Amino acid sequence: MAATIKDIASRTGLGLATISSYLNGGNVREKNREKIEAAIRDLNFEVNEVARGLKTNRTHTIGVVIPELNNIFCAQIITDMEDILRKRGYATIICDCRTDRELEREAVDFLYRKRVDGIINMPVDTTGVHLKQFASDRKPIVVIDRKLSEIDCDSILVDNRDAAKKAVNILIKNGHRRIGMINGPEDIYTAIERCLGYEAALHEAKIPIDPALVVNSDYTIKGAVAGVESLLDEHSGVTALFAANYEMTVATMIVLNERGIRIPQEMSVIGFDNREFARALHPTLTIITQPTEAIAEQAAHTMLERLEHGDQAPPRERYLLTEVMEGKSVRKLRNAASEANGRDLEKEEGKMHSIL
Amino acid sequence: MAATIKDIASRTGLGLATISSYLNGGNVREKNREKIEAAIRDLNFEVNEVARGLKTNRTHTIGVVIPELNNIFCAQIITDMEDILRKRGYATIICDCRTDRELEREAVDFLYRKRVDGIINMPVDTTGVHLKQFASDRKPIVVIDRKLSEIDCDSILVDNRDAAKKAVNILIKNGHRRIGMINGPEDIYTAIERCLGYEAALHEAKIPIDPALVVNSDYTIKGAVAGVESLLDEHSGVTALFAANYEMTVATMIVLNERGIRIPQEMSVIGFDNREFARALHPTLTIITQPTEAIAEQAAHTMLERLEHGDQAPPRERYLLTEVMEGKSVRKLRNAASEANGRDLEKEEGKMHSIL
DNA sequence: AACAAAAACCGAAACGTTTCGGATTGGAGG
DNA sequence: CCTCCAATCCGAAACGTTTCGGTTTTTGTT
Repeated sequence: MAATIKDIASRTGLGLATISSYLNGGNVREKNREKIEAAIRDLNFEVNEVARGLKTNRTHTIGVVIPELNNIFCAQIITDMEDILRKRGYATIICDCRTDRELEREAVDFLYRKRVDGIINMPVDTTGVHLKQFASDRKPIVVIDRKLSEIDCDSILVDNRDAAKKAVNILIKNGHRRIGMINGPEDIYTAIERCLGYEAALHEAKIPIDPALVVNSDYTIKGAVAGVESLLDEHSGVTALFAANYEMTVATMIVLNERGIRIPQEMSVIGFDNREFARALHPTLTIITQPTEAIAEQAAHTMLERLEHGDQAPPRERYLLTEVMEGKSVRKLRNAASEANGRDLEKEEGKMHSIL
Repeated sequence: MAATIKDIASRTGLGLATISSYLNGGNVREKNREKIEAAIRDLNFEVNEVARGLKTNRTHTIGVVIPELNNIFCAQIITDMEDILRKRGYATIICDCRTDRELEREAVDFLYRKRVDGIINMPVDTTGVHLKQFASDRKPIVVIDRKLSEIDCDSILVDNRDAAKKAVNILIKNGHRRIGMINGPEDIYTAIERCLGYEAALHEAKIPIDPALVVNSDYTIKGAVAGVESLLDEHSGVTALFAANYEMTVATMIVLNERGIRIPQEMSVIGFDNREFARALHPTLTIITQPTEAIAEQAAHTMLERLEHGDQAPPRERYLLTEVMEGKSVRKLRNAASEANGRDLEKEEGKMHSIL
């Protein structure tokens, strides 16, 4: 049905190899180039990438395995990555593994069978066993957001320790001492780092660390709702909360909202990611934002580099920085020593509400 | 390197065709079946889908073209669709066309060259020209969310007219008469339908329609911010706003927030999609939600049906229904005739704030 | 004009499957 | 034990490319 290279060859009177060479950027006599181009136009020929893939062992396809497409951080990264890859002729196959190790393994196997040229993974598993087979084919792997202990590959990371430290420092500077943290699972790289940042900030401010103030949830709204609730129930002295990803930030707001706890009068809050969400809240939320565009760009380009220039350099780790976007969700406490419940000062700060 | 069917053949002493037949579910003598399975295990053979694809003209790959992956409605649908498709052995190639007709056309061409077996498209273009070539290969196309005028294919739609009507009816029932609508682009199917629903509700309530109260924005946060601002600037009598997708709902909240307009005392609001966002706001938002899971499920299954059972039935249109999720963002006006600015009644409703 | 070197061209084989039509086998019925 | 039919098996050809090694043509030099 569709025209093949043979049709082009016979129509132009040239050989198969010549056409192939032309298609792959080889040199062809001017006169022949014209003939070929005419034939291609006439028959509207398009090279069959599948056949080409069979010969070359390249599918021009990249597999992307992520925990949740439904997670705005992931979605944003993928959007930009896909854009870059497609412009360079690579298709992006998405696999959402629902934050499940087993599904993640299956997804990678699936991509292996599909013979993708490379895999970009924001891993759920912390070791990387699921990537072993793929790696043994010497096909490139780029890991984003989290580190893998047993796989040696490029990784694009965020300085999460610094991110958490910045957030907690803001709270400390405003006089908060009992700061709750809604964190991700204890065994996930980003959560560990963020916790370290939290602790470092407190430590530097000489504030004793109370491990009970850090709840480990699961980076989802549902899970974090339970986490926030238990934290509030068990530690009434908390004057500020720091939620360490977007979904948990939403969860924090939901719980405070449902309990009628006023921000910032009764509770100060710092969230994570999603500028628009922060702006849409009343009062606007102070958040830490991650450089999703840069992550996407770095991930896509290191993948392309490995793929197209057969880059053999040893794997690199790149760290990117977060930013603070200030809102009005942090209340300045009178003095650093005050651990009083915000309700005490309610009246004088109450006007903020109507002014806004 | 990797084992091929030939290796299996020679190792078992069977013929190529027999192995192939076994792999494709054909009958094989018990004794041979065991031999083959042993060989496959030993060599850990995996069929080369690329080679198979060359012969069969099927890639077991579905292309998905959407306006914005970064749009929660899209992301949610894709998550579920990808899940279903992958379970059936189909890979999903995502193409985000950034709500740009030209990029959409390029994306479809790209997928055509990649020889995907089918395309699922939430189209930007309203005619469907971009799909003509693909359609002429008699490969299945499923359109979601929007209708195409010149392509005859399955479509999974939402009853948008009903959705808007339900929203506006709630406002009317609460005594609102001057209701602003933040709508999508005038030439997009969903926006047209939602506008019709808006008008129908007003019409049935015998409320005169003021076309100036409907602003056509572009379904993005940024665009809608401008839209909401102009609406507020030019029509101070508006007592309620209805935002017709999630991004524009966020935009509405941002503007009201920045202007210090209180909800629902000074402005009632009904939004769209994203239950969690609605719950996280204070007060909680009343929204219309679309059945993203059902859309995904229907889209994936009709695609699979066409693909695997060579379904020749004429294209079907399916309509799904939306739901209302009630929040506290709609204020009950004293009487239906009152078009007074909410500020008048501020004091008596003010307490809601502190009670909550 | 002759020659060498460089550039362009070429067909056949190969990539790993499926499929076609025919050959072989096993087992039931006589 | 023979016959026959269905079930199973088989090799070769084909899918549309790329690549290898060798041949032809062009170009530049003298």
